Amino acid sequence: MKSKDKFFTAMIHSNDTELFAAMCKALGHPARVMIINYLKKIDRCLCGDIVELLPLAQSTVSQHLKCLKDAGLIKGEVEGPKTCYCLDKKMLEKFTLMVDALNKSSQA
Amino acid sequence: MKSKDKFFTAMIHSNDTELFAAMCKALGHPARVMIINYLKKIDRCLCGDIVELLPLAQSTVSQHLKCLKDAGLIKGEVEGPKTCYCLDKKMLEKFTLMVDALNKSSQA
DNA sequence: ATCGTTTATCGTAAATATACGATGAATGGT
DNA sequence: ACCATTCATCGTATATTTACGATAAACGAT
Repeated sequence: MKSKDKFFTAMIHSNDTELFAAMCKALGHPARVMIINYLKKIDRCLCGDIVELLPLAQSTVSQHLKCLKDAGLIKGEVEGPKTCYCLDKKMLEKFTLMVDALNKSSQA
Repeated sequence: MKSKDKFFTAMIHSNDTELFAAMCKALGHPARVMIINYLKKIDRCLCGDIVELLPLAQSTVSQHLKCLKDAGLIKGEVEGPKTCYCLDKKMLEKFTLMVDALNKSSQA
């Protein structure tokens, strides 16, 4: 019987699996990790602040910010021509819980 | 002064940042998340077991396993023609600690 | 109304990731 | 020695990511 396990074949596209993978993927680039760490430190900032910080063009930074926003890890609030970014702490907490679960459930 | 912040320009390639990003990147695909979850459940398994589980070709699964192994998240032990995979729990714990740090240090 | 500032988006080139089938390497069993 | 099994790797096609410069859009200030 080579019919694959239906449970896992379905699970691979389950919401949790996809969500978790998407968040990990968003954090899977050094520049985006830096952005998260920076936001953790200063709470909120503009795109331009990050452009000053990282050796990347403005358009590239904007792209990375979009990536993090799409994954739900940060929020962006438009303020006139500027956009103020901050961490989405609920999402980060959810991510943390998911990662913790990875470790713990061996000894359930 | 548009000289970028030297600290951050260096940090983006720091060991921790790169390591963390690499681990996240490895977890940034649903199939690989499934593999980790599966290994968490059954402790150790062969490549073929995962091929049965996921709707992917053997070569693709092997590639995903290599990806996880390169990131240090799993270990592979060759046993004759077979390879027995298991989680690298120390690495997973390190990863968990890094993620936890992401959340906590706001209220230091 | 025009200008400067800030950011997102477009177009695009180069690199990387993802998937597959085919093949090769390792070994256990006959 | 030979065959079957298991897995990694190669070759390859396609898709995605990453980076940039150029441009457009949104506003605040003059």
